[in-house]
Amino acid sequence: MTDEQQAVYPTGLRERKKRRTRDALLHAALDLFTGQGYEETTVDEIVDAVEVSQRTFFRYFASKEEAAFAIQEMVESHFLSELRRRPASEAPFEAMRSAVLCAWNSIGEAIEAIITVELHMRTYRMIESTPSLLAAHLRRSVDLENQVALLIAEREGLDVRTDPRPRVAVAAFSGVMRVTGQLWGHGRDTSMDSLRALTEVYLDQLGPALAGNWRAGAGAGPG
Amino acid sequence: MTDEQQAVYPTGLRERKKRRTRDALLHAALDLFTGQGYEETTVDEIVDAVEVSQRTFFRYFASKEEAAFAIQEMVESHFLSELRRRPASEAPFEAMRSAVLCAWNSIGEAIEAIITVELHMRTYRMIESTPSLLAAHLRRSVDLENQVALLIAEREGLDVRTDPRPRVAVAAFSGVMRVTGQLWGHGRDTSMDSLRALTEVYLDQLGPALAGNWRAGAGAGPG
DNA sequence: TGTCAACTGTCAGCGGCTGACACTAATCTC
DNA sequence: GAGATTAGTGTCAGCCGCTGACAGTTGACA
Repeated sequence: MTDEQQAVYPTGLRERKKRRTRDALLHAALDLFTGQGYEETTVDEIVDAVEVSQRTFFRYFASKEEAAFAIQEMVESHFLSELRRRPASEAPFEAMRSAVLCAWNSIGEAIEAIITVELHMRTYRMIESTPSLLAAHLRRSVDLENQVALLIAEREGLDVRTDPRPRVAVAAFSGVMRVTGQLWGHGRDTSMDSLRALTEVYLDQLGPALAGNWRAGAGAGPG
Repeated sequence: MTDEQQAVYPTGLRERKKRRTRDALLHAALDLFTGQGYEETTVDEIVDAVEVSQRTFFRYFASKEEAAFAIQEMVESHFLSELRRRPASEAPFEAMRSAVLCAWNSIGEAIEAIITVELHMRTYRMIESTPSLLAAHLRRSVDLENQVALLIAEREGLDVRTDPRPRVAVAAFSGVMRVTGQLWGHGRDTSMDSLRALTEVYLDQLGPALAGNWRAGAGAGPG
């Protein structure tokens, strides 16, 4: 815990300066991205706003894209640690479901330490609606899925390389999560609560959706 | 049918020349991509091989990336038309499953008209193993999924905007397909047959994977 | 206080991609 | 069949993301 604290509140002057520069760059970047569009924002504009050189930007962020995903990065690692914390009694799918909802409950203040939650929400929607960023987002999700599949396999005492179920379950879960995010991004209600509600509804639809006959009645499954 | 024929075998001299240039560019591009890597191949190298200007390349392909996906594009539209052809008696998931397998059976000759099936297989593996292309591939998949969800909803007489099941089913299906492709790409057996076999096994695991208790027996489901 | 290392700025350059414009050659018109 | 039309191409100049090299500056630490 002490290590994490130091990472968030560095001690030395140099470290604090570095952190300030990074935060300022990130804030300026996300502000410009969400304000005038990602593609329409040049790195030069970002560094002009912070009054550093372009070279400095690329020392903090490997790419313009990386800046766009800085917060998302935090959220994901948050989800992973929540998942690790789930009791072994929960079934795989149930554990993943609980972990996302818990992570969304607790990530708020961590975000607030850097930017605002509101800016993060706008950033998320921007990612979903910018083709090149959506692509990057999906690729990142694949990496995350691999980690989750490993975790699930471990929980269940299985080998991901031989048993298809961990990967398959994670793929299905994350597919539904993506659809949810997409719909939320297109919708009018931009609140965190609406995202959470949508998630619950859609995850609950997965079982019924895979069952054979849909005509028996919407949302009620085949029974 | 006549229109399609004309599209594949153009009549005029100008059209034939255009087609030759495009095919040559595509072949050179995929050859270089698979041979020395996508990122390591510059557009200049491609156009040098075909002896046209860089500007010409960008008139045929909106981007270097688009060239990498030219064949994939064909395969996808093939899948869509197979899906449209499935009888209404099939359940949604069953229809999608049949459509992929059918599409893979019949796409071979269409590919052979432009490049070789072997080059296409190598291209697919290159896409899977090149981060930026994997990202693009996933984004393209989302577009395809949206079309498929619309088709499925139409088959079942539902509205995608109100009923979550079409999107959820498609998301789960396509998630499993992606995992399959990923594993196939990492494996040793590069044949079409191995891809097909893997697909069948994994799709059949989806039901069991979502069921609660996995410890009852691997690969056999909860029953 | 001086040395070291970290951080930054400057500069030059590559590669993907685009707009503008002129040139060539296939097609159409009479 | 000659000329007008138009599609396709090459050339050139330039933007933007990104990188390597090198020098200057400024905290850290003895």
